[in-house]
Amino acid sequence: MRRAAQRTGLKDVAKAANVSLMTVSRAMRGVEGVSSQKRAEILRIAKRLNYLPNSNARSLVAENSDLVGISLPTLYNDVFASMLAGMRNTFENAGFATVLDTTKYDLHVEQNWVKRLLSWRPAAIVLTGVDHMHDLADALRQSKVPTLEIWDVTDDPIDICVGIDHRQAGFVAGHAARKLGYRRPAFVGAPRGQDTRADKRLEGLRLAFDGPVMAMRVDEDNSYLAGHAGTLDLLEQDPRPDIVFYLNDHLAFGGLMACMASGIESPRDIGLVGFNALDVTTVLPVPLSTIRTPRRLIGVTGARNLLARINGVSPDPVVRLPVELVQGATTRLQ
Amino acid sequence: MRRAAQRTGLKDVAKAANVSLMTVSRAMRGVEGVSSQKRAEILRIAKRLNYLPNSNARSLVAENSDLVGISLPTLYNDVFASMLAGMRNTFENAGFATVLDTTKYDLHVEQNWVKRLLSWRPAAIVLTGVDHMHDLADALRQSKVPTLEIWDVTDDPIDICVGIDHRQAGFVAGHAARKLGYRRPAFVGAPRGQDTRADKRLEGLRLAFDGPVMAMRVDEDNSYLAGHAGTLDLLEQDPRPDIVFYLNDHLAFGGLMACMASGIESPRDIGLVGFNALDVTTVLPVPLSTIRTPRRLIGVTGARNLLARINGVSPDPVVRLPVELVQGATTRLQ
DNA sequence: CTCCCGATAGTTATCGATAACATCGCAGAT
DNA sequence: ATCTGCGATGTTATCGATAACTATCGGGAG
Repeated sequence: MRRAAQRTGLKDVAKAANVSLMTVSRAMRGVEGVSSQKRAEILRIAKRLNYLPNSNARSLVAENSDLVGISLPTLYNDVFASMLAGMRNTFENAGFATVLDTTKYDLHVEQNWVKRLLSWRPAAIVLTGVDHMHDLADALRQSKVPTLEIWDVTDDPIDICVGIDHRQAGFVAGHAARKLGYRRPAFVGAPRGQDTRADKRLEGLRLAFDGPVMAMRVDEDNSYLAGHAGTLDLLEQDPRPDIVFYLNDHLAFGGLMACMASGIESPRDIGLVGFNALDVTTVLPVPLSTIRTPRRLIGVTGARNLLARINGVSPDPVVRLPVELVQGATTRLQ
Repeated sequence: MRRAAQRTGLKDVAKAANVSLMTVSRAMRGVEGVSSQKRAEILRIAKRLNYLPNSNARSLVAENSDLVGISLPTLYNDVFASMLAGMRNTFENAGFATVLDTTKYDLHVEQNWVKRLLSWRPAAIVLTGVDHMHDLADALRQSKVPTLEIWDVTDDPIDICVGIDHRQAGFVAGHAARKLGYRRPAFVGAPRGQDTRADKRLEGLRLAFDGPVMAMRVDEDNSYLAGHAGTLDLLEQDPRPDIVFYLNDHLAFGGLMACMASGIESPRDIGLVGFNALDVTTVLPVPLSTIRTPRRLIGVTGARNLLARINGVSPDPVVRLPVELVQGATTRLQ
């Protein structure tokens, strides 16, 4: 024999209420078929006995759950926190619980997590970006679990996607800068391949300037320091770049501080452009230029579309949201 | 009849491998009792059939899972991201999966989440802080699920706790400032009750100064703006405070910007003290004073102790980690 | 007065995996 | 040669809940 049951289950409540197990099940779920008087009594007894449903059993027979898995590269970045908040809010309101993973930009980690998550038969899965391990897309398609890719877009999503076109975002920023007269662009970001979205933006920049963009790849956990150090290196180049684009606003802020410390004034001597329009840019002495990304909207839209997908409706498989260039102080005298 | 089975289960693999279901189960788990040759073949077949284990079934019979639930107030704060990273890392290495929740400092949200999580029979639960809904502690104790409280400490934890003494942290900062000659302290933080840790730190400050500390309560999503606005208000007070303590470094940074914009120099005219020693403080033109909190260590220590607890060992139920005052530029002439 | 029907409640089979127990075959001990 | 022991497998019961089907009761229609 197995050890005796410890926790109170439907059976115990049924015994205490002197009804059948099935009646309790119906009462707990608020399903038709129980007189309201009996239901009230059962609920009372269940509460008294501290009954806790067992979701494992429920999901086993139902072959699904109310879990939505969300994979993000990192939480050390308000961008992902915003998207997450938007999504979670939408999912929770629809009665779904979210399970989070962070991959640290490692696609192997992502793949392992997806495999593990699938064993829980989730209602849906959200991945960040559109670049994944080789066979992940197939595995997901085959599992039939609705899948959403966010933040980046592609014409060939695993299932559905909602995000921005990073290449275009880079182009937009570069184009505007070029029109303002900037000619020697530089970029400070993460090592190649670590953040494919950043690589795409850089590509867009190169396209806009129709030529090379000096790229400093900084590998450093502290984003502020990374931007600081990368910028100091750039300032020593000859000729010195006249505008620097950053992976994100944290790096740009570090860059701004580096410039200030070096006696180089922005925007007089150099243009600085961040990415994401984070909160920090609202209080700076020199307003940074940056690109406003609709991160919360991405989260909410993505979640909504995914919910529709879960319910059998087919939303637009590719949603491309617009970005907006926020001109800070890069306006140049020419 | 129910609908026919769709997904491949142990049964299907067993049939394909021409062995019993139980042998497949053993092979998949790497349990003794299968010849290594047969195991290899079974694994090969399972892979070919795209077999996905069903964790619901496993957890149902095992009456437990490898899930650890973690509840944090918010992710818009590197502090929690750091603790989370430390914990997750430790748990993942031990073979546990983590499920995350954010409560937005709302204890009702926390309680609902815990209830829901318990229905999944998690291996353990982590809560932030030691203040919870009235009956949550009882429910958790009764559920027998190992529970860890982090970030704050109490002499009477639900189960075990690892954190810092926020009252003492406030006291330490206040005491040091007082010794440096500061006499008119002020505090800029969240509305009372929204963050009980902050309230405790303020209490410690009052104790250190042995008198009132002017408190600005700012309610604003953007922490930088909040610190900015709160500081501007303070600067108009008469007499003007000579030192301002902030809820965290984000607010302090906003405050620093407000001072700079108002032509008030720190540390000449005013002392500014943040909290947490976040990355942003490493690149500022005027180094901020702040209090270094061992957030990653809290996460790792907490996770380790919780793992011990899961394995039946009884770790120290209350671990109080030390904080460190980082002197920036508050050193005053006097 | 009988029959039929809807509301309420109970019975049985089932989900997918694992623990416990039963079997089988072969090698080394007696 | 028979027994014993152990590795390798198979068989059965079980976890807790739900779907589908069955049973029971009371009232209105014919």
